[in-house]
Amino acid sequence: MNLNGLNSAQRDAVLSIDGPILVVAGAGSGKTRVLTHRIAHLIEAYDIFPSSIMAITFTNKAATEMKNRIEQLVGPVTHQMWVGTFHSMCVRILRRDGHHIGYASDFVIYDTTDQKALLKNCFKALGLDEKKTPIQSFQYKISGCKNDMMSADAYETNFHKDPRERDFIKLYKLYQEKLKSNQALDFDDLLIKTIELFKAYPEVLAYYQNKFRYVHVDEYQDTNKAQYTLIRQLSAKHKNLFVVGDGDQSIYKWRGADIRNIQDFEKDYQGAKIIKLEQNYRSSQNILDLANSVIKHNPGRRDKTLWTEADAGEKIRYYQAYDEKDEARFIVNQIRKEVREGNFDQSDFAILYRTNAQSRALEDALNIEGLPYKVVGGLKFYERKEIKDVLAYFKLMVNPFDDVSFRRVINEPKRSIGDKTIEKLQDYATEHGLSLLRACANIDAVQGITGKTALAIRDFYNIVNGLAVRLDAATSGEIFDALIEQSEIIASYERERTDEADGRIDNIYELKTVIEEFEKRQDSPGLRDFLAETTLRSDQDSIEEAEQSILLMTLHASKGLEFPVVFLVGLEQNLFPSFRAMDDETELEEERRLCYVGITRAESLLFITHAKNRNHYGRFEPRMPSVFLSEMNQSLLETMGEKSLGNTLKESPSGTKPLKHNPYFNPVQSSYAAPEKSSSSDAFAPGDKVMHKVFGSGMIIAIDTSSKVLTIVFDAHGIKKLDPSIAPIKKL
DNA sequence: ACAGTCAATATTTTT
DNA sequence: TATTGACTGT
Ligand SMILES: Nc1ncnc2c1ncn2[C@@H]1O[C@H](COP(=O)(O)OP(=O)(O)OP(=O)(O)O)[C@@H](O)[C@H]1O
Repeated sequence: MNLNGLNSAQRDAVLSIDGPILVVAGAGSGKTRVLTHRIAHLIEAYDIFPSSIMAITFTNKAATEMKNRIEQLVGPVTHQMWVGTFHSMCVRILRRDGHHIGYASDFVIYDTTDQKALLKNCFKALGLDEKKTPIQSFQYKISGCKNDMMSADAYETNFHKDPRERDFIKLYKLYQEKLKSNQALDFDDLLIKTIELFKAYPEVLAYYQNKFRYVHVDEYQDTNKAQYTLIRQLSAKHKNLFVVGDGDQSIYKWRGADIRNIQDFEKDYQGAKIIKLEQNYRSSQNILDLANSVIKHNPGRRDKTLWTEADAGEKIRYYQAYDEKDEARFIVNQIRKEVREGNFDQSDFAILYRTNAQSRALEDALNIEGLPYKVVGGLKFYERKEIKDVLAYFKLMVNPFDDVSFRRVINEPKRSIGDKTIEKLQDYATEHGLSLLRACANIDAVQGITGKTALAIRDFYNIVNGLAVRLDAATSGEIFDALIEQSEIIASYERERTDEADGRIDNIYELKTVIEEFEKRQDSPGLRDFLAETTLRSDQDSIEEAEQSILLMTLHASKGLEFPVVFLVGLEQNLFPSFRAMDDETELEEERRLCYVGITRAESLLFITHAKNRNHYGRFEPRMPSVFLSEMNQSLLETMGEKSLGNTLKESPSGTKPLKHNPYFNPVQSSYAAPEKSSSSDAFAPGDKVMHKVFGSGMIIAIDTSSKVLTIVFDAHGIKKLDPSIAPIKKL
């Protein structure tokens, strides 16, 4: 294999074969490329069977891409290889071996919506009050427990003395019981149950340990405790573990990711080889410098070198918009300008934001100009109501124990079956140890359900059961058609005669196409696998390679991707960083890493924008510029829009200073909420509006505690750092 | 049982 | 803003 496409550090990594190996390096240094080459090299130079290689990626899209790249290097070898996300690997393992721990191979996966529905049933069964304790808080808590590998029993052992935990313990336990009896697993359970399986059945673990001589993990910095454990289990025998990552890009702490996994790799794995990559192949020097000027404000990180052969490149273009509409309009204009001048293609642009809600204004502006765009993420196709309904029918056919799906569709479309009827059915089912669907078979024996209602239930049962029987013989398309016809799902939407209903009908037909394509694509077609795949789809998976559109996505969704031109938008306090992170240092650090990730997605051109006002819940609110702006090296920024004076500013203060010395972060001192409060005193505070003799009006966004230098965003002259004892500034 | 209306109420990020 | 829950009348 040709290793010429690699620099010497990369080659060193690729040529490292045995033992634990960690590649740590900054963004765009070719970590993923190294991983890919290493696998190709194992096969070509060492004749390792593809079937003994496992590679874990962060998204399914990354998995597909990796397979393609490997095949480009060494031919069609990936068929027997296990390349996928943690979740899809676990599904595969549990389908095969889950029966040991009581899961048949037809188990279903619950997404967050299903999870919530199940929790709601548990709430009712336990008589808990949704108003006192929102379901969602328990949902997060259960997920948090699982990420930290705290089972319901373990939680009880630890906290049973605390009366405040009693409800939660009961709920957690019941929830797990119901998952089991429904033959369902939630996202976190896929990992947890696999670990449990391996613990309880060493011979099963041994099978996988022997099979996978070489284990690889991309984006290792965002693994959680469960994932860490799984990897440890799998690699324990051969100890050939190859992981790559970048601590500065860890952005999923809120989902249980533990940055220590990558930090402690050397300690955890005896004799680990650590390889650092320092050359960046993605971005211009200016972009790298800007990224570095931000991330260096995170304390306690090891400084990484990152250099590029590329030129300094264009300056970072900074624009302060009046509101989110103006921000969107600016972006659209810039895109049109760059395309018109022939600098870039429409597909070269990505707009990255902190929250999904921000896509709205951007979409409006793009629509006005008729520019093609694609929103990645947000409400997913498979999360739409009508799609989930159809899928719930399928789940129920595949797995008759799935009470959550049953409840979802028993009255969808309307069959005059309400809460009361379901309650009676549930009572009967519980009493006889049956699932709801099975209980329907004995509907005559159920107390209190008669006449029309009993008939409707029988009809429903016959539809689902009749189709379930045909599952093996018929194609998915045939099942689909039969379901649509018998259940009258589409017919009932047609009767509504609204645009919304028409849209839903289109989506359902679209789903049919997707299912049929899936069936063609797979060697072992099956609705079961289709259902799992749709549930485990990641946002990025919907990005097509040949996409001719401007891409819009959250910063999280942009992880691992790269674009010639990036717009990083909405750099405002309480938005980015998010308001929930404002009073917590570690959360703020994670936001800063997110900012670092966003900046480093850009190859040659980077725009940074924020708005002075923004509609939020329909309220027009004044916004304050993000603290991250004040952390950026101002000399790299070029202010767009109004005429700009030469930039004669000092370097940004170094990041070695702890954050708490920045008064902005002390909510007590922050006058953002009440800017007038401090107006009587002479002291400047963040949020104060000021007037400068030359630069005009602006707002203070940060104050350096030791030097008293102010960072001010001027309305017409960009961001400046000025010493108030020298500069002609007065408060307004 | 259900459709319609009104009010409250929430928004980070996602496999 | 847009969704969701509670309530009301049929
Ligand atoms: N030796 C090399 N020669 C030419 N191009 C390279 C080389 N190494 C990496 N690249 C290119 O640099 C870009 C970034 O590589 P890659 O995505 O593997 O980096 P990464 O470290 O995984 O980035 P991130 O941490 O941001 O996910 C890719 O376009 C890749 O093709």
